[in-house]
Amino acid sequence: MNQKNNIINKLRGSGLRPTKQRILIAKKLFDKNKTFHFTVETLNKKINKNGSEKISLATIYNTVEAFTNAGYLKEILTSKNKSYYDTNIKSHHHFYDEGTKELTDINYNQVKLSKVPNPPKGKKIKNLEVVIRLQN
Amino acid sequence: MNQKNNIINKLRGSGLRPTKQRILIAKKLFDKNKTFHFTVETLNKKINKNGSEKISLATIYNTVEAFTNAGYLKEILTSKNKSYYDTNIKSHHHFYDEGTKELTDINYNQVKLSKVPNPPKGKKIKNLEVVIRLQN
DNA sequence: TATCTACTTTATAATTATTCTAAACTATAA
DNA sequence: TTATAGTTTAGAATAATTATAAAGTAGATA
Repeated sequence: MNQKNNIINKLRGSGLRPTKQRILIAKKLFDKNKTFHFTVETLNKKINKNGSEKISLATIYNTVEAFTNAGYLKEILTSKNKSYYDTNIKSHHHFYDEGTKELTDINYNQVKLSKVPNPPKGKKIKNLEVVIRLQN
Repeated sequence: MNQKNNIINKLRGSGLRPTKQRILIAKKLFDKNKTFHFTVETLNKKINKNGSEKISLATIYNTVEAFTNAGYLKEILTSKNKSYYDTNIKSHHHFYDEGTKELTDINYNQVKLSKVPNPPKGKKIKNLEVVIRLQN
């Protein structure tokens, strides 16, 4: 019950009404000890597999967008024509395996930059992501 | 004429028949002194604007894919659901402006990494790309 | 040079991912 | 308790890409 209240507070804190659907989706996304990557397609399967509860695909799209805007999720940079999301919102880096097309996390402190360019004037650096492309 | 022969040789060297369409597309992409980013949509407009020559959209898709596989183009990592390509195939880095959603190149030697993780066993590092996200 | 064949182009249909629409539903403020 | 603004939903619409299959062509070979 405590985790449910945590979710409700989290949602309220971002001006999102804690609806049944948002709470259920938040549970699937944030009640793990591990962060993970997903697409709307895989999230939809995870939620709607056991015939009991049904959340419409449009709601899943809406919710993922709302959670991303609220900063609960991060969109991943890829070269695919489909959106990938990461429940790990901390700055971190990725390996991208060109063979298997898999993306795995690299801990932030495993990469260090010793030189970084100045941002264009009027802009600030928000964060810095390194993608290491792998081949066999 | 020489640049046309260069293109023809380049194509032949990758086992691609130098068809009229491929040569024309290659000219639009590689006969500049500057590299640039594009999508199939923008490339299609550039090619088919002046009513004279027409290349079908399917051919543009096929050709961009063939050129990418041949290593003449590089797909850009983004968080959009559309493919972006770069005529700059050298390892380099990008600024990504979250406001304007624009992607601009950073010269390779403007970024230096002092620590990089070991690749998973059986894999080699092919290259390393840094994306610097900007905000106002 | 003529002919054959595998590769290529093309228009169009099909598919996939996402967004839009508008009606029904619901959290919450008054 | 009620009003209302926010939310969900099924289904339609759109956008990007891929598939299909017929017509065209580059290049090898006779």
